[in-house]
Amino acid sequence: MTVSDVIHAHFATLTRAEKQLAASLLDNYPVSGLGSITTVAENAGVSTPTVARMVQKLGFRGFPDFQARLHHELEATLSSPISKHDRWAANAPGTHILNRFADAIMNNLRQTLSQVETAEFNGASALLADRQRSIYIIGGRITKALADYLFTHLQVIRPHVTQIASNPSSWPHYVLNMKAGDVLVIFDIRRYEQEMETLGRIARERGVEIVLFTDQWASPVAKVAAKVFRVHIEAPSAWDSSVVTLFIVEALIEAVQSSGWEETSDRMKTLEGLFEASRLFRKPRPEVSGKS
Amino acid sequence: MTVSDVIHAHFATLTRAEKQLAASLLDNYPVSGLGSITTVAENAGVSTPTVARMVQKLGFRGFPDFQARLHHELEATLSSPISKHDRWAANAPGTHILNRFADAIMNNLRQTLSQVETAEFNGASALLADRQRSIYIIGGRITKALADYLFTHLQVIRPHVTQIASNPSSWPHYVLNMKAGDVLVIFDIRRYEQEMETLGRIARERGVEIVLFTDQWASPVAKVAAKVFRVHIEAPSAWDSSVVTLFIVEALIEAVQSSGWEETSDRMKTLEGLFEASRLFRKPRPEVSGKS
DNA sequence: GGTCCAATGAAAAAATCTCTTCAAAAAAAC
DNA sequence: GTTTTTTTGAAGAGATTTTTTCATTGGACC
Repeated sequence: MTVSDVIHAHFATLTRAEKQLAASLLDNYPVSGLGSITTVAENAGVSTPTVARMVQKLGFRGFPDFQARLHHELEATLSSPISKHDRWAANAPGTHILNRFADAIMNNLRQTLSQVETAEFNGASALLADRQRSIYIIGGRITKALADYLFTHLQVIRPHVTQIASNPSSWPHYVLNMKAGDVLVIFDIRRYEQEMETLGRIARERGVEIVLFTDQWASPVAKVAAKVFRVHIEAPSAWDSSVVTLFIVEALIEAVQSSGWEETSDRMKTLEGLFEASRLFRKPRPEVSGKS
Repeated sequence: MTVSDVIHAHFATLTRAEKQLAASLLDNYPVSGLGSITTVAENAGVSTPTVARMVQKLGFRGFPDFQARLHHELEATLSSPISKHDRWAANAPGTHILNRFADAIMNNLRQTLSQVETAEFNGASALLADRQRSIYIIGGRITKALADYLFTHLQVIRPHVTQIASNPSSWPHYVLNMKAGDVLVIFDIRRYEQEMETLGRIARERGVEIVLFTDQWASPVAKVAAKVFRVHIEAPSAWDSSVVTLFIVEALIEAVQSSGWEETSDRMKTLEGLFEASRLFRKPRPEVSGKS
């Protein structure tokens, strides 16, 4: 049982300052636990007694004992012939799904980023940041969650953001409102949905700028899109991975956000206020009753 | 220049006892240098003054300085294979948001994986794979998209999967249907929503097993959860990152899927058929008309 | 063999670290 | 809102570690 295991096992029973310390120890484990008790305490932002107390609570005879255990672990880790650094989840076998997935994601991320044009990214970010343009967002069956995520954030950052319902029969109503210069963000990953292409074409005809998130094989919508992100989505799974797509989405959100921070900041404060107000409307303790 | 390099560089000028000490340090480097000066001296079979003298001879300000250098090296070694990727998007400047984000995500991934218990992961996967148990999934304002993603996939993989609407007033209806042994997946990332804790507690009281996705500071729901994933969510942004959470979700989906591949495969084929059939019901070319 | 000098470790001094006590602050319970 | 309990860090006592001092050893050179 490693020190890390011990910390995890006791985590629930730790107090606030101790949790803070535990987090600091696990963060950059095990190096963060190597200095003197004073250093460890300072790094974690707690007092030395907290450190002394916690290691005893964890079952060690004292800080020196705790540290000796760390040294032994480190020795074991470092001296193993093929040192375990190439493993992600150190405590899982190399073939565990977590490690295989991590490898795949790393590859996807590296390949995607080596191909993405900074200009493309900046251009897309500028389109989404432009308050003159209305934004429409749509995703497919699987990518709906990503569209939803982008929508939830953009909605806070700026006005005039609309999420398009997945049901194609409702689309004409949205297209009706789009004007030239508006932006349509489409998520279309393989098993390309044919209606997407139609939607993209028609929007383009009306002068709408299209930002497309797709996979490396590129959805047919790419033909009419102003900005295209070709994301690598392979995973050791029957399903494609959306992790890297979400990565790009988040980076884009940040780019849009920072381009108009003043305004966004105001909007977020107002939103806080609204949340607060809506809380006041509720009953003090909203019981979720389980009685049958 | 590493400590090891320094020792080698000075090796010729060392005295007998110092050579003995140097050999001891290089043997099983760098762990042998981690203990107190007393321990190091004992292991090498020399006196403590020899150690103190030599490290000064090597150019360090004293034994603590020497040891601090070792710690830094260790830190770099332990994290390097993964994070030393200095630039992700080769064609973007190192400070471009894409590169800064990539660094942050890699850190999150590394730290999260080093902390996630394989047993915890396998346990959660087993819970979700058990066809005897019904699955309920709920997310907060931001994490709704993740809950949605998990739901969309699990729904294909197995029966009895329900997504809980975000409106707390509808929750009692869901709880009413939960029976002991059922599984409730909760996404609760900071700005923990208080109602989540209530929901978790009540579900737990009814014997429901809770799987929680939260951040490194742990939502209060953790107290009643059977399995907890504490994901690192830091990003160079005003928002938290959900990328690593999605990563875990996808790995979990794959784990659940592969545990019952036979059945899932059948279900997916049936689903294909249903998609096909539903297409036939529609008009041949569903025009998305833009006429106003 | 004798002298000298660098090298070494015992021992003490100085510095630092670890742990305990205790009072204040925070949280929880009432 | 008050009381009780728990948590927390400042301060200091005690232990340990690091450094320095210094006497001894062992080898080099005459």
